[in-house]
Amino acid sequence: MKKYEEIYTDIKNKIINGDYSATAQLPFEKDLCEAYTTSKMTVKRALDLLVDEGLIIKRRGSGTFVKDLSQKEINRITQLNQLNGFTATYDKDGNKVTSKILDFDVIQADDIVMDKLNLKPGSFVYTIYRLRYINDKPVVLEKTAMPIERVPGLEQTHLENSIYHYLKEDLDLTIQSAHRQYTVKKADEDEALQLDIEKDDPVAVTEQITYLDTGETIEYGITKSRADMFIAETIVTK
Amino acid sequence: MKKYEEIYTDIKNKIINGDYSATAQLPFEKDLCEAYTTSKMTVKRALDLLVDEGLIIKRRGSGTFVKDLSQKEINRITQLNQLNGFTATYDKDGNKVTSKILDFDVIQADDIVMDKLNLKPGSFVYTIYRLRYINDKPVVLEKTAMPIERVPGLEQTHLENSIYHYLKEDLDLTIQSAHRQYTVKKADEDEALQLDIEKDDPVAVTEQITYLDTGETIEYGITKSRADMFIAETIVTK
DNA sequence: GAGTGGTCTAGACCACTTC
DNA sequence: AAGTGGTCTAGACCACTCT
Repeated sequence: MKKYEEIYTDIKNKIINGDYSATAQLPFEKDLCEAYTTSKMTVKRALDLLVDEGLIIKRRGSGTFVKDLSQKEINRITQLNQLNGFTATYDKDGNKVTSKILDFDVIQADDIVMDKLNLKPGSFVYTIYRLRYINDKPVVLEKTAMPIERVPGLEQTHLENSIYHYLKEDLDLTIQSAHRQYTVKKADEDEALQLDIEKDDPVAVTEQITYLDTGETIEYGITKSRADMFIAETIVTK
Repeated sequence: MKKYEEIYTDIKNKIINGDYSATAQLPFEKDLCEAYTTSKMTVKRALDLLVDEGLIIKRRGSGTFVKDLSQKEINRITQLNQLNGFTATYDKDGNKVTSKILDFDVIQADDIVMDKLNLKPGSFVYTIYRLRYINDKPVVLEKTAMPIERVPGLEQTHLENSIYHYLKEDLDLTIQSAHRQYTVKKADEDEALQLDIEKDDPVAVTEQITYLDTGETIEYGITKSRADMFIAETIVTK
């Protein structure tokens, strides 16, 4: 493990365990350099990770402090795992994650998809329409478009499980980032039927563009989530 | 301006202007060091900002590339301004931002507020219940709790405008970060009445804990937004 | 004035990709 | 083998806070 990761992990654990408690002052960077026998830039980097993660704050001239976090908030932060597909997100706690494929086609990208995925006119995309279940309960209705030339050999069996798994393990593609927008709307008749809710019940709409570590777009997706199963979290730092 | 900020801004502008277009390769770090007559760490820092912002990706052994972003996506990203209060967020484009104060009290924090703000039992908090308008249209219903000892002298007049402005200009307090959760629900009767929608219409619920640059909590808020006026955005990087 | 974190350097060495 | 970005150093100097 890299040195700055070791320092980051060590201090993070001390915060979680309460060795550094809420509002406590951390040792000065100078002293951390000695303690970990390392240079200032490396300590700074480790601390900056903790700032981004929302656990500590730094004040020039004063020092570095643990934020005034409740135990619940600490737990929430340390369990935030980002940038996972649906399966990886919900598969953890022994949940049963399944899918029903409602549609699977190859079509020419329409204007919206072309724009979102930055494709050339006439480009073909897979369109995948799936209903995702957690423990046999329908939770998310998902419409996804993927450029066919970037996802060769995609088949029905991959859709029944995790597409992300196929991208990673079989095609050796790496997801680098996702740009997401959340909005809210009333369920239309189809959405209500699929998600087993009433028409006009609230649904959360997540629109997502996903990028590979090559910079290429790989996926444009719109998901409709049952209100009672939706939550999104974010930490915003100045 | 700091050197890494200059480099960051310069390259960002070149991406926005199309001098570096989608999927284009940026000059190597080595060359950027020469071009800006600076050291590697400084160039790296500037580029890492652009990675976090979602504009570029870097691959060791290969180089640095502009993401395959549509023009719309570039615009969206470059206009993302985070960590603002309601007023600053909507005041920009010449919108008229106003508030109706529905309730303003000082009470002992209940268990939830005590926990969220990490307060001691018996602590007193302001509770502020406001309806926020944009161009005279009710948009957000907001319930906020703030510890009284951290916000001395808060008065009704401050609530009618921007509390954040009072914190910053009068109390010289600086917001450092906010931890947010988004969920979705049906409007109850009161929410429907206030937001001028129907009962059971969808509303977006934003729960937020706000921290000062001292690490102290300053605000716990729950806002209910009209579905047609709600949008949240985030960029997730590996 | 003393001490904090922030910026920046010039260079060494490492991990990875590409040829 | 050559070239990329990643990590790390030892130290200089700066900006800010507190006394």
